[in-house]
Amino acid sequence: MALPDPGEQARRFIKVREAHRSEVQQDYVELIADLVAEQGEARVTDLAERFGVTTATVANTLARLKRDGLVEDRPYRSLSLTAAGVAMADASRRRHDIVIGFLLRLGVSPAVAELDAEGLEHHLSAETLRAMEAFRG
Amino acid sequence: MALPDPGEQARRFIKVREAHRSEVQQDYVELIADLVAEQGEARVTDLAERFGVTTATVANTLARLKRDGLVEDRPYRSLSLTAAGVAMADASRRRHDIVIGFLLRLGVSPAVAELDAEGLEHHLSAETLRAMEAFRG
DNA sequence: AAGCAAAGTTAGCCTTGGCTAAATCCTGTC
DNA sequence: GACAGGATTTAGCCAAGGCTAACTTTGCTT
Ligand SMILES: [Mn+2]
Ligand SMILES: [Mn+2]
Ligand SMILES: [Mn+2]
Ligand SMILES: [Mn+2]
Repeated sequence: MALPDPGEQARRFIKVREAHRSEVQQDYVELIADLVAEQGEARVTDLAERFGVTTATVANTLARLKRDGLVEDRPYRSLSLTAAGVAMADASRRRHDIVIGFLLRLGVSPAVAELDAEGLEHHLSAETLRAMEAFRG
Repeated sequence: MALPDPGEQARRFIKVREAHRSEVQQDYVELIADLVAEQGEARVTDLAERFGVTTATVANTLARLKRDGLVEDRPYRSLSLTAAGVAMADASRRRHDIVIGFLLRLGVSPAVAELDAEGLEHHLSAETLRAMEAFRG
């Protein structure tokens, strides 16, 4: 149970903090894309309800997504993604589905698979994601 | 590809946010316990080096751990855990080891297993953890 | 025993991502 | 075409978790 090299260990924690910085954006664009696909539009109230936060919080977060070029800036209009936002949404959705499928094949119940995937998905290297895809019950 | 029930979806995101609130504390007590076990003491500089942050950040975080009764409050002295801190460290270490073992059996390389486990471990339900323990290559 | 370097703390700042309350915009109904 | 109510934004607050710079304490070395 020897301790890891300090620099190596630091790189791991730095990676986790980096993942946390991008995960809100990933979940937002993914949900906006899903809502547009399923309902034709994505409204601030939908996001607030589905994230479990207030509409004020959604507005704050959307300001950052607009600042970062992921969401179109059209005040009071239905939300839509930029090309960069669509690309991020597609990648997030694909990764999300890989994780869900893997957990189900591992024998986890659907409800728990959906629950854990929402956090898990942001902390997977490409290598681990490939291993999850390759895994068959 | 139907959208989940709004309340259900909100509960998932709320769970992720809850996990994020406790994960820094879990990683701190785990590392303090590891350092004490391996080196006889845990110093602020060790934590800063291994987390990849400044000693000022460590001092801030430790103030919260002391406030929450996980770390002994003895300014300028080597760090030690309270009973609650030791309990949290043991649980965190055990869970961390389960995740590492699982990723290795899944075929992930040791370096990537260690990397991904550091973030992953905070987003696993008891059921998923059991499935990971039960999984054999 | 003094002094200096390292360790630790404190002060003050920032961003993210929460909140409530208040203002503003939009829309359907009459 | 007014206007009420719903949707959205804005203002102002907070805690967590980062940072740098300055200060204090400790402990080693001579
Ligand atoms: Mn997610
Ligand atoms: Mn997702
Ligand atoms: Mn961790
Ligand atoms: Mn996380």
